[in-house]
Parts: sequence; structure tokens; C-alpha cells
Amino acid sequence: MEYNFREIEKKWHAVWAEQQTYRVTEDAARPKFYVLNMFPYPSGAGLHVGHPLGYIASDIYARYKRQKGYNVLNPMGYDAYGLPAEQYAIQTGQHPAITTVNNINRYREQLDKIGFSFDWSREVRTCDPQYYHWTQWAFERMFESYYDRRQDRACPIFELEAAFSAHGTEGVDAACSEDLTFTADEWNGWDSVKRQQVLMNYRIAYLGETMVNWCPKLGTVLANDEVVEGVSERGGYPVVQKKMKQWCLRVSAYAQRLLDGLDTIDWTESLKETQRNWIGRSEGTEVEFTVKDSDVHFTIFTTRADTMFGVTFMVLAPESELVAQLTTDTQRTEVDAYLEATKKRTERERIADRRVTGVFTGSYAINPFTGEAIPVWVSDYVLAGYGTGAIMAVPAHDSRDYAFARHFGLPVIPLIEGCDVSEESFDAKEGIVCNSPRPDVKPYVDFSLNGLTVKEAIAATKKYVSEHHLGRVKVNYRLRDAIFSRQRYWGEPFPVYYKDGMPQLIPEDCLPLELPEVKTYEPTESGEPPLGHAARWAWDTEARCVVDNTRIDNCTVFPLELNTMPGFAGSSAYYLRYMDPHNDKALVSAEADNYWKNVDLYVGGTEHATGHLIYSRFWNKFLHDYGYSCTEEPFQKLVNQGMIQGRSNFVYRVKDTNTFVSLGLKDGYDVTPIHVDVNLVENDVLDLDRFKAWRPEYATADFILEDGKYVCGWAVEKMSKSMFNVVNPDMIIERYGADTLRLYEMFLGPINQSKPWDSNGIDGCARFLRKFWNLFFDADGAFCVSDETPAKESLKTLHKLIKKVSEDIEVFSYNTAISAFMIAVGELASQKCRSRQVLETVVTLIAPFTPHVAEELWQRLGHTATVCDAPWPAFDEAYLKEDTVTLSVSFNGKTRFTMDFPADASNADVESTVLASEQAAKYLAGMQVVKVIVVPKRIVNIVLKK
RNA sequence: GCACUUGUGGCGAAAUUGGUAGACGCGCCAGACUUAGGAUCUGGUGACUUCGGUCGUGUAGGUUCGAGUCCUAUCAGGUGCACCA
Repeated sequence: MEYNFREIEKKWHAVWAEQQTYRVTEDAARPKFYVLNMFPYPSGAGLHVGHPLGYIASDIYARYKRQKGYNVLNPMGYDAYGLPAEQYAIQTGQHPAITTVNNINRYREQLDKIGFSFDWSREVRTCDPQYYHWTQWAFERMFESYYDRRQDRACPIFELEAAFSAHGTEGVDAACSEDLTFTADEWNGWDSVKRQQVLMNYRIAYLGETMVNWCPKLGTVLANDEVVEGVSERGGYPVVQKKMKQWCLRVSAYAQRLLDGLDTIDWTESLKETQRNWIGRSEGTEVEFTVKDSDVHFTIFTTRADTMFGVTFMVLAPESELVAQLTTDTQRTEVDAYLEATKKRTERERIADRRVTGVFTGSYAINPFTGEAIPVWVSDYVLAGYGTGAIMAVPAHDSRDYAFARHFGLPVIPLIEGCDVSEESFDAKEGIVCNSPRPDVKPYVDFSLNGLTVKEAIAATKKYVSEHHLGRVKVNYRLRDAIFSRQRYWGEPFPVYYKDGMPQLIPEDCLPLELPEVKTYEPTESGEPPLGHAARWAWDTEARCVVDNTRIDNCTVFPLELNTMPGFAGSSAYYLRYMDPHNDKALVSAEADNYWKNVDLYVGGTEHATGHLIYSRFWNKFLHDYGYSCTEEPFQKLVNQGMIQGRSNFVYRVKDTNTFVSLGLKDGYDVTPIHVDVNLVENDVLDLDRFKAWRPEYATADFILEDGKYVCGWAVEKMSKSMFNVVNPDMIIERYGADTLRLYEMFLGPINQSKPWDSNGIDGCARFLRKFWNLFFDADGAFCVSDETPAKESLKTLHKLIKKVSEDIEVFSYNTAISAFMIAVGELASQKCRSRQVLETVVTLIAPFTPHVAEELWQRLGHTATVCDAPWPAFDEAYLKEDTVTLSVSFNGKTRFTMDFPADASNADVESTVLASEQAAKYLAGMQVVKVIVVPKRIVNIVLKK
């Protein structure tokens, strides 16, 4: 009987859907296992063969775990808010919701064909009000919280209010935007608006005036991870720095916990390293500098406290508030001109053009160690957002300071014995400190670092600075708070209205606050976000509902927030929602959360390393602080699937003709390579008729063939429409079936490696499945298995397979597992194995990989239950025992011959037998045996000398 | 510049973790069955070779009876971060 994958796959898709085979419920009697894929953004282009790679890998694992007896949660949903749908809406006027639903339907259709074990009853869509209810809810919880550094967790903001009312800032250690100090009397004397302004400094979701990445072309701000090399990640438009009032999340408060958590989770080292870089912890010292002839003083941050004696100037960031204070009248014009010029430069320009610029403020700071007056400059190489926005410059030991000093002729004082700073700075943190203090300068403080190593000197300075109240030890993080506002339509609305200019929350029981309809999706004429077009977008505090804007002058009606939330809002806690997707009382019930806990296996690409994977961890930690999520880390194990690149094909057109020359002959002509649709090419051979039909201009094309074929050139490029190299899984499934697609995608290589899609090998997988199918049918095509006792060799083949496949799945080495299947099927075929016992077990083993064919054979074998619940077979070492083992015999490391031994032969037996053997005699002649090494079951090496 | 990561046939890749390098698949070669083959089946396929062997895992050293695997240096590709003081 023919292997008819079309019929088989169609049949089982219907059965699985009808019987809800993959539906799961919490079951305390069984251990849980939570498998998760990063949910897709449903783009208009549909799925290409790269998308299912991770889904197939996780599906195999999910099915395997289910057969192992776990209660497996394997959900799927859609990250449905996003820019493309909105851009499309701006162009066509079509509501993004319509575009999104269409795309989702297309995705679903494609996904269904591949035979995943998703529990679709748990599907979530981030744009669904029932879903974003809980995104808004989480935002409200963050607004109502501050981060208590003492307890190292988020706490309700009313506790902070109570503390302020009782004793002001005294005794409070809370994460904040700006260090404030006030007394209880001051606090109690302030009015409500002033208090709200102060609290905003502490809230975890806060409204802050911050420098943002503004993309004029997109009309919105972008998060740091959405900006790549000074242009927007989507669209590649220029991004400028701009000061704006924005919603922010105090992610920075969690920096240390985000860093520490990495040690507790099973992610690849490179991904953890990427996050460590992004968090950018740096231990250093804050030192206070006073300004000469002034009562102004300011703080700098340094990791090189050992270089205090070599400071020759100070630099402020142009954005620093100190600039205005320190600029003297004589320097004012020059400084203002510099600030103006700097403002005009975009991030991109600053990166592209790293010339040394700066200007003297006219003020001098006093070095607290040497008492010297050192000039204070302004330069854009100092960043406002890091440290204190001010630095002490040590040109001898920092290359940026060095470049600045050389450019402006400032002194350079070396502080490491024997270092040469005539050409460049000595940046390495090593060597013996000297010139600290310098012999020619009268010591200002009774403190010397001379003779210490850099490391010792840093420690000594930290100690000294702390003890003498010149500064403090400080840990800085590069991680910045996440900007949480977007000036877009297609996103979650903030559950916020404004009263007296201060944001107020929509009551929790009124959520969700649904996204209103708008006339157009562009910004308003006054530059407000698209929600400014909404006619019904005001909040009536009395009626507790959304009302018409025109009623705003009514004293109970207030304007609603016009910004929406960014893409990462909806994806930050979706894994929790899958646990309990229809709950309308909570994000997730405590019971569901306690059962499913966190994701055991998360599969997705590395591109989210500094975006979603940081935000999600932050979000979860916040929810964990309140007990809404019972685990500290959301994703226990993370597997990164590699990207599938495209493999483009080229034809070579002879210049100024309509003649195309085959790859091997093209060197004889002047040719232009042209991308040709890879779907017209098979094994790099062009289908001439379909090529002619592809484009009207090729209808009359001529070809110069080699061996009667037109061979195309190829290159590995990104998979994209414009390169004509997009391979759609539907076409593969149509031709080979979903099981072959699944098998082939996994056979391509290790899942974590990027590789080009290349259909050339797919026939091998199709052939294998046919051979596998044929094991169950006799020459006449009748289904044929026997209940006879299987041959010993078949059992050996089987148990070898069980062992290998079980081990390989555990470590995601699917390509080698599939190789093992190929070998086993070949062996069983040549053994003419018809044993039900053996064949049935092979079906249960292959079921995670090729569920459709396994299900069909399982049914034909007489089972009524699904193969998904067939228990995973145990392997028995007894079948793998060999009677004899073959050892390689080497002399001085060179293998000369092999010998057979009984499997239980002792090393001593082996040694004496080998030495006495005829084959060995010729190598032993005239030699002396120094040593004999016997590696059990492998090798015998005899070391000889003359 | 810093960090991480990968280098093995014509190609995708294996290698029991220090023990016969190249499993398995593609491609290629030969044969069988065929009117036909882009179908199916069987066998062969790292390089050189005087057919005894010799050389082979980016390059150069080292440790070891034995190295793709461990150590040192170096080269090349990929990814991430990057005026972070």
C-alpha cells in the first residue's frame, strides 16, 4: 500500500480537532511540563519555512514529554499589536484589527497543516480586550508601587506615603529618578498635586521627563533595543534625542536581581552574556568635587578611583544641569553655541563622526586629593544618562580623555610605573601605581597609593573616600528604565486619565479600557498621537465610563491618556495568561499558577535577548513580589533556534540580450546575475517552461545549456520577498507532506545553528518515511505484522534505537535521532522484521517527530487511543550486550589490525592473547614491550621500544 | 575596542566526551529494472599511493601510549555590546 500522506494527514487533523486530543487541564496527579514558543507577530507575508523550525522542535519535545507521562502545556497565540498593521492602516484606511485577524487566520491555517500539539483552546491575542485587561491591570499595579531597596522588592505606594507622612525621607531607601530629601512636616504641608509629583519620582510605572529616542518619520519614541545604530529597527529611519514626558517602567530598580537571576536559569552562556552586557553592572566610586570660588559642588562616578592624583580636567555632559551653573559669563557665548551645535547632532552622527569637540566652562574644580584647581569642560563624549553625567578626566589612563587632552593641549600625568603615554593612553587596569601623590607636589592629604597594584589602590581609595566623606562606593548599571509610551494607535490604551495635570488610574473594576475608534490613524494636526482623533475618549469619574470628549468641561469628566503601550507590554506576561486564559477575575488564578509555575522549556530566537527577554523577566519579578507569579524567573530553560536564511538562485543574462547562460559556461560571456524565484528551481536546475511563464519579458528567452540543463548559481541571503528566496511551508507540505517537512527541518542540523534553507536533501527524508511505511506492508501491499517472537537482532536494533532516541531528544539533538531512525529502519528492513512488538515500539518512538504517520500506523496496529499517550518505551541494556567485541590493536598509537574477544574477557586476558597472537608477532619482533594499554571494548595500544 | 561563539569531505553534518575521524542524509559514480527517469532497488565514494602504505579535523607549537576533543599562541567567519568613565 502506498504511503498516502495527503489522506493520512487530512484524516488525523480532523480527528485531533474533533476529539480535542491536545486539550490539557490541570491535573494534580501528574507532573506538569510547560513548553512555550515565542508567539509570532502575524505579518501579512504568512509563515515561511523558518518560522516552524522552533515550533517543530518544541512540539517534538512536548509530545515526547507527554508520552513520558507528563501533563504538558503547549499553547500558542499571537503578538497581535504592531507597527506593520498600523502602517498598512495609514496607507489604506483599513482598520488594523481587520488586517490582524486576516493574518491570524492565515497563520492558523498554515500552522494547522504542520500537525502541532497546541492546545488552541488556550489561544491568546494581545489585542483582545479580555487579554489586555491584564496588561492594563499590571500597569496599574506598577503605578501603585515603589521599589523598596531595603526589602529588595516592590511595595505598595501607600506604604511610602505613610513613611513620608511620619518621618519624611529619613529612613527611606527607595529606587527613584532623583534623590530627594524632605521632612515629614514639609510633606504634610504640601497639597495633593505636589505630593503626587513627589510620588511620581518613586513609582515603578512613572511619568518622567526623559531623553528619548524620537523617530520623526514614525512619529513615535522607541526603546533602546528598538534603535539599531542610530536608526529605527523597523523601517531604518533616523532617530534623534529629544526630551519628552513619557511613561516609563523602573526596570533599573531590578537590575541586580535581573543579573543574579541569570545564574539560576538554564540559558545559553552567550545569551546570558548579552543580558549581562545590557545590564552593564559596574562597581566604582562616587567622588565629590567642589568648585573653586563657589559653593557649588558636584559628584562624579569612576571605576578608576586609583587615578585621583592624575585628574587634569573635568568634563560635563552637554545635557547636565551643572553646565548652566558652572559656565562663567566670559565663556557663556561659547558654551551656548556648543550646546546648540550638539543638540542638532543625531545619535547617528555622533557615532559616525567621532571628532573631539568640547568647550571650557570657565570654572575650576578642586581635586580633593591634591587641592589643585582643574578646569571644567563640556563635551558630548560624556553621556548624561550614565553615572552622574560628569567625569573626572585622567588622560594618562583613559583613551577618550587622552584624545581630548591632546586635542586641547591639557596635561597628561602618568600614574603607573614604567608606562609610556607619549603616543597613547595606558588603559589596562594593571601595574604598580606611582605619582600618587607626585613627588613635586606638596601632599594635600595624608594618603599615598604609590607602590600598590591598581587593584589594591582602587580598594584603598574607596576606603579612604568613604571614611573621609569625600564620596561613596557605588554600583552603576547601564540598564535604563524602559520607555513605555508610544505615539501610536494600534496598542494597549493606558488606563489613565488626567486631573489637574496629574495622571489618575481608571478604577480596577472598570478595566479593560477598550481602544476607541478613530477617523484616521495619523497624528492629529496639533501633533498629538492618533488617539487624539477619538471622539469618545474622556473619562467620567462619576458614571465610571468612557464618554464623549465634548463633555470635558463637566467637572466629573477628564481627558484620557492619548499614548498607547509599546509592543513588549503585551508579550511580557503572556506565558502566565496561557495557564488560565479565560479567567475574568485575575491574570491567572493562584491554583493554575501554582500548578504550572513557570515555563520549563522556552524556544525562540536570540533577537529578543535585550528586549522581550529582559522586560518579561522584569515583569515577572514585579508580579512575583506581590505573589501573582509564584516563581522568580519565568523561563527555566531557553533554547534558541537558529535563523533559517534564504538560499537565493541566480540566472545569468548575457548583457543586452534575452539569452541566459548556464552557471558552468557563464565565464565566457559578459553576464548580469538576476535573482530567480527559487520555486522555479530544483537542485539548482531551472525549470525552463515555468521560467518563461514567470515574467512576460522572459517568454521569449533563449538558453545556453550545459548537459542539456540550465544550472543556476546560488548565494545565502536573508529570506525575503525581494530576493525571491522565500520558501513557503505549504508548498513543501503539498508535495511531501507535513511529516516529511517536520523531519527535514530537524534533520537540517542542530536547532541552535543558523543555516540556509536548502531543499536539496528533502528527498532523503521522504524516502525514509516511505521505507518506514513499507515495513508494515507485504509485497502485495497488505498490512502485515506478526505476533511471533522477534528475532534477537531485531530486538537489538530496537533497543539501540530506544536508547539513542531517548538520549538525543533530551538534549535536542534531533538530527542525530533521525539518523538513528534511518539506520534502524534500514536494519529492520534487511532483517525482514515483521514483529508487532518491535514495529509497534518504533511507532511510539517516532510519534513525536512524525505524528500523522505514527497515528495512522498505530490505529492500523489495532489501537483505539491516540499514539500521543502511548507510553515511552524503556530500553533494556540486556539486548545490547555483545557476545564478542572487536578491539583495535595499535602499536605506538598506530592501529594495525583488529581482533575479536569474548565480551567478558578481562584486560589481562586481552593483553596476553594479543601479545601471543600471530598478527602481533611481526610488530613485536626485535622490540621490547614498554606498556600495554587496554581500553575496555575499544582499543589495545602496545608501547614498544627497540 | 570588549565579550561570546564557530572552524571537520563537493554539501548539511556525526564522533560513545581523550580511544578505529567523517555515522546518517544530499550530491556524485557504477550496476539492476525500465520506452523513459528528476521513479525504485543494489554497490561504491576524504586525499595521495609504487596498492605495501602515507597524509588528513583553520594554522603553529605543547601535554599524552594515543588529541577533532585538553593547554599555549595565531588566523578567519558569525553574533552581541560599544564614547558606560
